[in-house]
Amino acid sequence: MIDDPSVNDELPNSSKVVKFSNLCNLLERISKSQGAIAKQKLMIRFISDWRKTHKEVHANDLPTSTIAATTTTTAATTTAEGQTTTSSSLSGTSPIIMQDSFYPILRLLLPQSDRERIAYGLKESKLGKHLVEVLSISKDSDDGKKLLNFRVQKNTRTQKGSDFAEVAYYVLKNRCNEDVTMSIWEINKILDEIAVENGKGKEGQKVIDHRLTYLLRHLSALELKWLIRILLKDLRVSLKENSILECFHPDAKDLFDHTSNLFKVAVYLHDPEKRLHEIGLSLFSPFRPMLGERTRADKIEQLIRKKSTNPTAALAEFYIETKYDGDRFQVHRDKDQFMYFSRNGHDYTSVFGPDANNIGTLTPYIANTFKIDCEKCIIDGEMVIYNRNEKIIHSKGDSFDVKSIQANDSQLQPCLIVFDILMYNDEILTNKPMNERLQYLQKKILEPIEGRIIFSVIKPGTSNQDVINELNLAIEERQEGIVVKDPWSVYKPNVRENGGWYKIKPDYTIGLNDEIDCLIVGGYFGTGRLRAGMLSHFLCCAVVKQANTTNNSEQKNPDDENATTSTQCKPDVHDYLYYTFCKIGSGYTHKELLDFNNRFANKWKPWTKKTAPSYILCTHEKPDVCIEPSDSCIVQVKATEFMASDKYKCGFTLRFPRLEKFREDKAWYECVTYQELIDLRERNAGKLASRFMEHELNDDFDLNDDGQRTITLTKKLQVKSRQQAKPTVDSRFRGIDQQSVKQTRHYFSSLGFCIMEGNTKYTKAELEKLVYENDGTCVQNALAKTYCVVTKVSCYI
DNA sequence: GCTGATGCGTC
DNA sequence: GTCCGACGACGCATCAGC
DNA sequence: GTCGGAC
Repeated sequence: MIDDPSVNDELPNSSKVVKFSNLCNLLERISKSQGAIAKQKLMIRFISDWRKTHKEVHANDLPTSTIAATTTTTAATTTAEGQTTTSSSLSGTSPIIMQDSFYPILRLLLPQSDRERIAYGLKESKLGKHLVEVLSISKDSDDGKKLLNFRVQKNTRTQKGSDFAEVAYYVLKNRCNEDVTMSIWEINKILDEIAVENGKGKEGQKVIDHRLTYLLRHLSALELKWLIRILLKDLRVSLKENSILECFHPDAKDLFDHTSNLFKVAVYLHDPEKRLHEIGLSLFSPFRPMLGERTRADKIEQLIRKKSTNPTAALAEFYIETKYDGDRFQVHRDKDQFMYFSRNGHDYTSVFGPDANNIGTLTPYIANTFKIDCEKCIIDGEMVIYNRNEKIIHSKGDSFDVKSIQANDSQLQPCLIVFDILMYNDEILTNKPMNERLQYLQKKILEPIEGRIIFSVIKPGTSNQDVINELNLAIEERQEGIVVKDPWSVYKPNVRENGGWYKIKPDYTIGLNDEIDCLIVGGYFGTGRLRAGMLSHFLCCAVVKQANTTNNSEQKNPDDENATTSTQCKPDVHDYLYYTFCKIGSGYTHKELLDFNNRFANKWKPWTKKTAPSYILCTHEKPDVCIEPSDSCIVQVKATEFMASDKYKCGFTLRFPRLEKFREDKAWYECVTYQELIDLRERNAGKLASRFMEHELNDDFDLNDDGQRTITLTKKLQVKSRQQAKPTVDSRFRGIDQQSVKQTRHYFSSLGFCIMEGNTKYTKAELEKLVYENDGTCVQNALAKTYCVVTKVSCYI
């Protein structure tokens, strides 16, 4: 839909001259070369050759005036309403380039970034079935199995890496005609047809079958390998968007970040010598949003001081906002016309509404709230779900999809939380500092409407202490975290590091989250260079004690040293049922994975309906292979929160799970119990951040009359107990109510501490001593009841 | 009409 | 420090088979 | 979203 110049078949076109095999040869060479520099050199050379070819193709062209008239209209951007807005920078562009640019090749090089061709509906599984069918391969033959189950098949001598395209290549090698090829132009045409027919029912599938068959007959095995990778939208050459765009033109990345439009990149930057003097956003063209850099609450002062462009720079000053848990959206508006783009530049205008008069779940309610002298604007924010009965904002963790709320839903509605403005009338604001942009937001553009469009609440801060307070407040309110922004930062599309925006979650600070010891009961075969041919990710469970078994329960007492050594009361596998709970696929090193695979090499059995152990209880999620629980090992898992799920027997699972530690020190039966998970989930209202961050240690230690250092508890943030959490709906699914953040004050007499690490001033042992001296207690692993976890803080100079 | 498989887009 | 690939969760859409 | 590996 975007800027598609309906290419005139009659005109000379370089993509008809350049063969697809040329491109495949390039990709083959790039994939075999090592290092980004070498890869990019090959790419640059290819592009340079292409530019020469382009010149030759158009050497004998007629004067451009004759075709200019027909091409200007196709250059316009068509919005969802059919209204057209011509981009200003297009005026000087040669019609020849409009008709014939690097675009046809560029979109094959960056299949993930091509927004013109919508989804093919083809991935490994469907492609495998197509290949087996078209080539008349038996499903039970070696080749058939490889194609239909490419992950599970072990590596053969000839076959490195187990990615689908590579497997397909070896199957196709002896079955393809090698004397044929197609042009880039033809390939694109067929890919267009496949994309268009996807989702059009049986007739569409027939057309897709037909096109795939055609490709199989007219391409070599090598070309098919690359075609498959293009269809899968993953070239696997270790060059992605930025690296490839960089090869095309020095301004390409910047232009793409501002427009998300490969066609514009190819056309405007055709001439490698010509620089774009100013690259800005344009209305109704999605830009890549600015992102937050991960950091910890106790590092903010240091970061702001070091990196801020604040001209006065004396003090660290910054903004603190809630990190809303929704979907990032940018809204482009020209008077009564609206467009909505997601983080990756997908157009959801049809969902939220193009204007006030059409069906839409947001625009009709906000169209009239914009102030009269604001004609055009682009705003950036988080789209969340507002529940108008409960007057709360739902978290994404509550498992709703804001993009699919119905216009007539009785209580749920989308609400945009606006936190930035990038265009005001004809003024582009990206180069203005955050504090100036906020002025536009707050004064000039719109009146907020509760539950429809509101402003993110911004609190000023100057110290780590302020940030820690806000993080603790966020933990208390069961929010995802906070965002800190440098008031002097300018808006940089697609920038995460060093941009001046910081995201802070409890997970990033060691010890604030409860972690879970679960038991591995299943494994899955991995993919890719490092993980193919081995078990790379795992199915984990919680246990349920069976009442009618003989073993006593002593073994679950962690204080009982004898429990693990006593052979007499060792539990039996059948003492428990094993409830599947979550899958884990990251958090360990490659070496740890190899060790794990070696250690348990002989223990795995294929998971089939018939052979699956009756005591491992699954629902929808089933592993490739399974292991006897008593042969398996405990893993300590970290995550942000619980989520309801019907994939696992537990009925809930973890959001953002990762392995923290292989617990070699724990016996299999020390696995978390299902009941413990239920209790934890209840107690923490669904979250895993259950403790608060300690304040600045330097400030909190004083000397008392005896010359002893004491902890000044009065300076600490006081904690609201779990039971006093605001009653709302079901506490587990409670959303957040930004407007009513309250802080109650209670004093605790006896507090539990967990000292994770020391800092420059005090060692871990010294800190623990201090706690004991002051009537506190210490634990080495933070429990839910632990009052506070101390980590390394105040480490700036 | 329901269910499972498969794909796509979000986090 | 930056880029890349391999993984986690969901809801929803589509389609095949019962 | 998270994470580890390669450069």
